[in-house]
Amino acid sequence: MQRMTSQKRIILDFLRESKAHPSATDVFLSVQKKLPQISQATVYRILDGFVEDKIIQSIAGKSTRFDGNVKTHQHFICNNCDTIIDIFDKRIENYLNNKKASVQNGRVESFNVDFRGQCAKCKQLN
Amino acid sequence: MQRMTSQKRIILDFLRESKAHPSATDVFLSVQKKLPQISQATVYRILDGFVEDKIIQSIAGKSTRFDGNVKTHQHFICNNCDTIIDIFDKRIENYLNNKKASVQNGRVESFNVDFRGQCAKCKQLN
DNA sequence: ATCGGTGCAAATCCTTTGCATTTCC
DNA sequence: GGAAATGCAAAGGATTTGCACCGAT
Repeated sequence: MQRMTSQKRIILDFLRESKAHPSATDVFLSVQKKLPQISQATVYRILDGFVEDKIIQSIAGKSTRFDGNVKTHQHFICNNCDTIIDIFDKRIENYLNNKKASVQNGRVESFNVDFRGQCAKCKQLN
Repeated sequence: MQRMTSQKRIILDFLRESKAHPSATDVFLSVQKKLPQISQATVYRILDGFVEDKIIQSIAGKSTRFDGNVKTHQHFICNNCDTIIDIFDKRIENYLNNKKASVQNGRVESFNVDFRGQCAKCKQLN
């Protein structure tokens, strides 16, 4: 990721504004409105580059989701509708930061916490 | 998952004995030795069923991995070689169990913690 | 005997890659 | 101008699905 392009700028803006934790296809569909000729391949390449450069983060799951907020936080993922909601819990962060020290002689670089269940909306419907 | 079959029995035995956190293909290749005619589709269906019944758990990542141990524990995932190592930290478990109570009015059913970095082997090679 | 489970092959979804063309610095 | 990034189309890999047959209860 050495050169700035309109594609990158628009994708990054979109991710920073979104709280929906979009998938690659969500990003593609949204960016397509501003850049009709953009291709999925470009979106994937840009997203991968941003993740590698730690400008955004990816959330593993059935399909990968992306988050423009790289400050440490946690996620709640709805098992029913796949909505992802941010959780900010400093104590979890502080606690796990202290755990990073040693895992079987390896080097721990990051940690990830997510909760799963039913979101408020889906809970109501059941 | 109502009927017990040799396929299910063999897959479950394999997962309970393995500490490698195998992928669906790993399971397929291993089970194929005992049941040469088994198909990938069957493996996927059985694994999905086991996860749904909470007999095993799945670990999200580039490709899904499976774990025959459903007792709460954490994972360390090597960014370099994809090895997954179990971590048993009661304090993390206890701490997060208390967090489950309320997330934005939803219902939290489970949580997941994983650490990432370089495992001992890969750390040496760099 | 029933109907859930399996095998097979095709389909689908997500993601990556090769290559010619465009665009940033 | 030259390397890096993009678009397109094709390939790849993982997972799912339709359907006929098989086998556990």
